[in-house]
Amino acid sequence: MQESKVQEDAQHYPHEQVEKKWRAYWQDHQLHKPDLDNPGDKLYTLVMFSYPSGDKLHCGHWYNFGPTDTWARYHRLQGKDVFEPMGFDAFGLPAENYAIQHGIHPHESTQANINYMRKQLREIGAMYDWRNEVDTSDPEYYQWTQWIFLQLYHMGLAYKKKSPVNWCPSCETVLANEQVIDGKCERCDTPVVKKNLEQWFFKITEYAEELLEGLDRIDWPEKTKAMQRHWIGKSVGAEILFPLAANEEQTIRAFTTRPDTIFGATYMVLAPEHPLVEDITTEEQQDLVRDYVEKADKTSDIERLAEDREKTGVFTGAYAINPFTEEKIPIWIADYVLYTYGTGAIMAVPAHDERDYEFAQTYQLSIREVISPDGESHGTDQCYTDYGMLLNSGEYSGMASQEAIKRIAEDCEARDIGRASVQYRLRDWLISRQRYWGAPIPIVYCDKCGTVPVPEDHLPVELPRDLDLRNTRGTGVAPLGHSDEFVNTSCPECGGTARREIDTMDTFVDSSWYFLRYVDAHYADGPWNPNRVSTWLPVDQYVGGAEHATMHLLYARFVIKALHDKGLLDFDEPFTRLVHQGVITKDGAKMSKSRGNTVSPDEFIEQYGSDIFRMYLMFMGPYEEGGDWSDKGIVGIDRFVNRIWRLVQSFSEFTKETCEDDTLLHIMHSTIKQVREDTESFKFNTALSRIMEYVNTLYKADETEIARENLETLVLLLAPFAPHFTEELWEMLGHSPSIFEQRIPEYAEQYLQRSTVDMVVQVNGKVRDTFDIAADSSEEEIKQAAMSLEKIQNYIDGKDVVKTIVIPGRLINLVVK
RNA sequence: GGGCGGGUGGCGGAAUUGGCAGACGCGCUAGAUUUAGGAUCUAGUUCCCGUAAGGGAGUGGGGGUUCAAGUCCCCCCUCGCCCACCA
Repeated sequence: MQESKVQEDAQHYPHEQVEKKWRAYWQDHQLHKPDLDNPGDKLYTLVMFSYPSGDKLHCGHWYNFGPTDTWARYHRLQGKDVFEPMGFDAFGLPAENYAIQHGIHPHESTQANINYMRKQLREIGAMYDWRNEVDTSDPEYYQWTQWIFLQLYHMGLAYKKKSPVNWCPSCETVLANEQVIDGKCERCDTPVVKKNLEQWFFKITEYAEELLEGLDRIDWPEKTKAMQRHWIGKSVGAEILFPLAANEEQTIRAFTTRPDTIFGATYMVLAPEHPLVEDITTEEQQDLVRDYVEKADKTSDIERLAEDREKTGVFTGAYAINPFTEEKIPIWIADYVLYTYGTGAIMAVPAHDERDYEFAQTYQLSIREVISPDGESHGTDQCYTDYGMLLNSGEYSGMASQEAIKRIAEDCEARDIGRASVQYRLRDWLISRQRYWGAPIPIVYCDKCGTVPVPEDHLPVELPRDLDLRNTRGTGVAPLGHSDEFVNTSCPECGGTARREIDTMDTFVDSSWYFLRYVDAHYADGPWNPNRVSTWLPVDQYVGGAEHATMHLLYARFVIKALHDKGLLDFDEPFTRLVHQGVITKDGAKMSKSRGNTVSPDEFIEQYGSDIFRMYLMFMGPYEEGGDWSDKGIVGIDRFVNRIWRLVQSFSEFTKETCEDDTLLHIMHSTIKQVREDTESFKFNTALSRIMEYVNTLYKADETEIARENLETLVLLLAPFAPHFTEELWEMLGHSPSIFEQRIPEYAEQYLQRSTVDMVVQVNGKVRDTFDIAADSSEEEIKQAAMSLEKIQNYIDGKDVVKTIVIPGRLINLVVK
């Protein structure tokens, strides 16, 4: 048994020993460490850094990191100075929750996890530059996260305000809009409730327009750009003032994208939270209105979001004046109007808005048609929401919608009853978190001086270490509030007693600038090394999950734009090119512990090695779509690798240095071309299949024709995919390491052309035969050759060839009658 | 409800953008090798009829444009993701 195992191993590629050998070599020779101060042709390749959870690296990590390293290595083989850093997004709730459960300090558990993950990350065999590892929970790092907060504060982009915010009762913290999914906490799925709290925000809304505009300048997936555009949600329209009938001095501001429908505004609706509600409600309606407001307040987002929910509302008893028709129109309140969007009040045009139509029907409000396709009346049995021609609209009747929109907005402005206006769906970024494991917000409250920013030279505001987090839960006070040592401080301005802000920052603040830190992760004189940042940034290629489309990827763009406006950066888009890796599923479902369908990479790496594991991930399917994991599929890659292993072993001596066989040359050069194109564009699956075809060709070729050149080309093309394996093969071929000091082969146009081509003959569009012909044959020669084929004769005999289509080098189609 | 993607053999997936559908891999079948198994090599493998030669059908369904459609156009079914009362 043991003996046969040894024999077997002699045939089989010894992955374990080879991978160990080359990882040690790379490390000893400092191989993948670019000169960061004076790079040649630089390439900054970045993957989204990972959260150091207690788990091992999972398939998702591998799928993000392995193929990206392949892409980076491919560019290394083109002579680029590739910078590929790695670090840890180490702050966050899971570490804190784990700490509470197990009584371990989050710092301890996080460091333990980082140590473990770092070891695993080395097994990938990627070109990570560990000199510049980043740990966002290290004061060395987070002092600069706090510094960035201060920059935004001084720019007026960080402010505190009291407003209804999303509160997760289970996590005991507020959440940003982006972190609420279907009314539930993104992390724990607990329904989110509204709380009126004073919180810190970043004024991302001030950058709405720039964030939209910048999308046109970056090479990102269209889908992601569309998501960001939609999230920002720009609407162009007008704000129109509606005077109250009871007191014409007082007005209600309504935003509309359809000022052309103003003559059809037969009632108004305020959001229940609207401050005017209390003022205008008449005595008779007061009880009804109060009940409704109270009920709306209690209604959770989930209920409000419920599908086909009937529209409800109540009449306030008050009336407004439509400034164009001069009619008195009733003012209602209803929760289908959102206080957080636009002005929190709408002019309702039931004839031309589905929601208003539904509401008007329920409450018997009048519906007036003011737009139709042709300007003729078609009645109000249906709601017509398209643009068209105005009717029943006074002097504007007969005008086209687009024209009327402009004119009415202008006229509003002239009459001082409104103006053209743009609204965005985007809300300011709520960055306060009532949790411990994050960067403290560097603010101090002084009775005399008020809100005072911590001076830059007092940073970092360090987290207190001696806090037992278990005693802070459920107290209604954020954890840092339980540390007197932390809270009590002196005012940086007057020196008097003061209290520190006890909230910490959203971890998305940490990750909104880490890629600046990477180029000199231990730089002491500032958040980043300015020379290196201007050399290396922006990131040339960013790779990460699509789930960050409207979170991390939006926040990072905002922070960079703000820092750019402050004159601190000479670029304003952080990621020039972006690719999302797909999701690896198991049995069609997303892998998760709760489903019990996770695949542990470790098991497969032990059996096959990391090269084979990463290659299988790449071979499974298109990188941006992911694929379904199959335990069996990986053996195909294992066989492929061993076929190459035996091939190279059997050619210790070559009869030829360079290839002389025409067919082999042609195949080799077209393989080079296709593999290069596919690897460059993240089509790893087809790149690998091209290499497999090439290997199959070599197996079938006359072995005296196989030259050293053929095998070296194979090994070089494969190198980005299987770095350890190909280093070994390169050495077996008599070269000194490292293969990554080599250049990827170039293809020569002359070998892509062939002297004869295979042509298909179709008769009436159906394939009937094929034949070989000289590549430079004329159409007439091709036609003659095709028609003289015996099989073709049978089809055209006695018939007229009415048309002939020749696609040179591909096919000829004979149309017969 | 809106926006964006998809639907191709037993399976994962390929198809110079309109030009031989099913590359490559898994699985399966047969043969070689082997004491046997495994491994390896060779051949085959969309489906239907046929021993074969050959013929027919075929990319979710239906219609269309074209010499030629997986690819373009129209209608429908279906799955996935994102946003969901955004005025």
